[in-house]
Amino acid sequence: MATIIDDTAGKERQLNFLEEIIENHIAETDGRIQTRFPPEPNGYLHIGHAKSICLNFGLAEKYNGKCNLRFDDTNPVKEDVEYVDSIKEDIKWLGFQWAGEHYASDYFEQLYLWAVELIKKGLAYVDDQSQEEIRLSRGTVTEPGRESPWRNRSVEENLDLFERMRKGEFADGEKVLRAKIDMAHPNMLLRDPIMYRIIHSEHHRTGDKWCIYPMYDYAHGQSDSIEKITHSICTLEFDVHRTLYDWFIEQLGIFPSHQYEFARLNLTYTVMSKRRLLQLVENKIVRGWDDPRMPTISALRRKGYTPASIRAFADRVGVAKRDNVIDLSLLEFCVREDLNKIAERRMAVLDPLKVTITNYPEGKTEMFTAVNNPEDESAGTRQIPFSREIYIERSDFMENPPKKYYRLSPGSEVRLRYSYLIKCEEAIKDEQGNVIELKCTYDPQSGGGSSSDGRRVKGVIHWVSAPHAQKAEVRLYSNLFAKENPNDVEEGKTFLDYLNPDSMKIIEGFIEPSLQDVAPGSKFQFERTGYFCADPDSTPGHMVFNRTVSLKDTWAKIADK
RNA sequence: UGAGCCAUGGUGUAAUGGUAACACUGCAGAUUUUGGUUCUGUCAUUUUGGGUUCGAGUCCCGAUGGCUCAACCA
Repeated sequence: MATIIDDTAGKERQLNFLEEIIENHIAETDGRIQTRFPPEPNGYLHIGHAKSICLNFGLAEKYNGKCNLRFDDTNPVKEDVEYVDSIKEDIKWLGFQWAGEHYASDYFEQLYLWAVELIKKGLAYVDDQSQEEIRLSRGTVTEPGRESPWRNRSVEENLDLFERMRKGEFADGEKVLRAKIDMAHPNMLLRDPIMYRIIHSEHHRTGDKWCIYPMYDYAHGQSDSIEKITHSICTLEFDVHRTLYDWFIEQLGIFPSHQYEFARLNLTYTVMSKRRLLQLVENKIVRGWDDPRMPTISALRRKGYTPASIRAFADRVGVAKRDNVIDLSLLEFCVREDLNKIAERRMAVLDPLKVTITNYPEGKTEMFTAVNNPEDESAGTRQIPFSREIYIERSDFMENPPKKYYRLSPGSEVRLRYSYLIKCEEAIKDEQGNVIELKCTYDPQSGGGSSSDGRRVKGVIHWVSAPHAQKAEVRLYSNLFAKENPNDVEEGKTFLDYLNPDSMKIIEGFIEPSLQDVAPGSKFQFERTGYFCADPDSTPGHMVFNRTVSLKDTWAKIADK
């Protein structure tokens, strides 16, 4: 029977396949567990990386092991410290701390020495063929490749040439170092894979010390081995690399790290490939890597997602080996679940309609007490001002309401949240027939609590006092793509053809006074509307809020029918 | 079409030869000064054909379907 364990939610759960592998490993060895998260510093981390981070750090944590952060920086032309910094920031924000901070570039000398060793064993050779020639002679998935004319150079010559490659005697592309394996191998990766190529380019950490750089396949496994990684966890597409990974380690006789693969995360209405995300940024389709419509960690942070919500999401999607596309609604569920518990409630009117309460004294202001968070008594209460003129949501009034509409309509009565019962007496229209203002009366006996005669109304709406309201910019986001799977591109189209033209709507709304000048990153529930997060674009006196996610809206569904 | 990986409700994940379950979504209802939250109920699942077995989602064989691999990217 499988072991039952506790997950972060404290609920019982069966082991996933990686946990089973690890528990078997623990049973058969000294039980030391060491994982690593190995990003290439060539872009920003996204929600898919978050899954990998939660797995690697989470597994280490659970089994009293350690998890390293290792930058796979073997290609100087693509990498930059800017990315190193953002990656570190994102991991810390998610709440994880790495045991060691390493760089593949730290191992360049050792990797070089090992390459010399392989040359001496007759397992590597310098190839003078051009990139084109090498490509052509590799064969195809159904035909074997051809051996290079340089494949059988002497060990001495290979040693000499490789040393001169390092010294910079050759131009980019002139020579490569290849492993001598099998040009007819059914796995293309083993047809004499390239170990080193010449790149005369400044590296963000080693500067111009090196002009030969190891390829991923030659660097990754050995880096794992150097760090004594016990479980090298990566995504499915590296499955075919595992044989090579093992080959180098075995030929070198070094610490045997092992690679295990899981299915990467895909989300509906989302693209996740670095190439496509870069295109969105470069074509200015979004405002940057942290545009809240992006799936990057920095974008989710800016949009108002919490680390806890992302970790809960990673927990819930599970881990397995089959391709998957997760419903975006699960991510949204996770953030609502967390924010519902922690976000204080406020009132904000996003699409204002003015209401004048005709029997309320002009110039009078009174304060009502509002609960900050009904889910958390310790959040306390606050005072909100009420006056003769208020704003309500345009969608909270209908002249000819359908059945089951229990908001405001001519003659109907609703409660203003935390305040009075009001009754709609008249709708004022402009020349085009648009309702521009409502004249209402209030029941003076109904303030805050229930009405004097005990009557109850079904409708409760939010509002802000007009003279006290502050204007704020509110950015309403929806899916960046209109197609459920924008990665599934039809003939003659590109993924950009599936963009949702209304993915961002910027509006001016009115916020209650307590929302003025809150710190960027502050999270609130605007009652009956959604969760919102103050954006760093806010300036004194001019708040900007991002909608993290809307509240579930059962009425919208009914009204749609 | 060579090699490898994978196949369970709409979407994910579990069931480790013995009653196919959990979450999200959908739907219905109760509670509610948020049409939120919470609670209750409910629809819906083993790709296919053989075989082994008292018994198969699970093991074996064959189909079918999906994904990955022919960068001097990672």
